[in-house]
Amino acid sequence: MSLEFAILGFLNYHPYTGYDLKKIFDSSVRHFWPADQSQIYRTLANLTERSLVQMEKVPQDDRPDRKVYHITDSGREELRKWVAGPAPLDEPRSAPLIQVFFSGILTDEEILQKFEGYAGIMRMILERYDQVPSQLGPFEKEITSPREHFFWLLTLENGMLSMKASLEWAESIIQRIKSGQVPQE
Amino acid sequence: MSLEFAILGFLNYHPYTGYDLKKIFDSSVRHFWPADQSQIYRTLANLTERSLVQMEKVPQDDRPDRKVYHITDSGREELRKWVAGPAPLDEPRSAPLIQVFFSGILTDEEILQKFEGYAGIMRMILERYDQVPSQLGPFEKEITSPREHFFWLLTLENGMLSMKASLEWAESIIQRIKSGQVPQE
DNA sequence: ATAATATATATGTTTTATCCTATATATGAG
DNA sequence: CTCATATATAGGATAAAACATATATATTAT
Repeated sequence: MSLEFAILGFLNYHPYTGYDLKKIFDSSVRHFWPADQSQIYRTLANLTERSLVQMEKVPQDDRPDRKVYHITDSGREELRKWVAGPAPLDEPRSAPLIQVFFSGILTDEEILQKFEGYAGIMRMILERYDQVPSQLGPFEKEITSPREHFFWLLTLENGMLSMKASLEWAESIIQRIKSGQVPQE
Repeated sequence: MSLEFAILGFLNYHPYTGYDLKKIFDSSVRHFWPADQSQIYRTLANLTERSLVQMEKVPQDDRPDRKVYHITDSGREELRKWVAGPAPLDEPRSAPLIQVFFSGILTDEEILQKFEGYAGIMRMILERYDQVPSQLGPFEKEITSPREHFFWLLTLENGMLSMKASLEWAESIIQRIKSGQVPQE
């Protein structure tokens, strides 16, 4: 599981609660690893069982007690081993590409609209990428040293470049449809 | 579920067995939607229950009876609705990017090796993309009309272009590491 | 006043996907 | 003669992820 290593990675920066982690995930790695709240809490419980993190209860009067999780030495070791280890292989899943694959059953007009839809979504995502580094989320406020920040930017860069490539792809297809280069049957 | 629409899409070309479908998946959409054998059989059972496909038993003497699945009218309708419908949003998950995100804990030398590893894998994948259209798999032998073939090529193109973008990204990072542009702490 | 949002955790259920194994037989390679 | 590969289906076990809901309180906005 990669989620558990992502959690260990963040706890290696600083101790956090599950609630903190959810916000941090959303403002930093969401673009390549979305995480569900319930999944984070369950993974924290699991990491605690395996002594890779330790829970510290911080009582509060007004709200539920905070459970602050600290990474342990063995947790740090596991994290290091995983990050330094071989690249986990990606099994990519893209539902939009399934639509593309079977869109031969649509009319060329429908296909054109479809790709214009894709291109629109991609342009929106690209715009959001441009804004990200300027809007300081919880992630930037709390944890990043220049070195950590640098690697975060690398992941943003990767997302942006891949998205740009896909947008150009969609645009070239729009051109091909308009100039009648799609085989009919 | 996108898998069920992919199956409907193939059965819309031609009736197939679960076994056929597994081979077809592996030789056509694997690069953006890998499918497990057991999952295909279970999904076929589920589609049958919902009357989107119909099973035809073809007895064989020597081997287990073939169960050939045919798409029904309502199955065709569902497929059309889904393919014509709005783009399903992609929630991308990339374990390698988690490694990148946290690789600040490694030495620059280790990071360099890591990215050279990534680049190597990507170059391999790109080479495979180049070979695909020439090696006729079960997919090309059995089902594609020029129109269907065209959309298949589009998905390959997308994979190739995204991979190329990521490779260039990795190579630019290698250069940055070599020229000491990675912040130290 | 009331509703929404933020803080904080937890669990039950379902879906999706992976892994492994079992059943049967035929063919071809070493 | 054995072992791998191909044909064909199926199900148990587990892991991963998504979806929904519950508890409790404080603050802010309408």
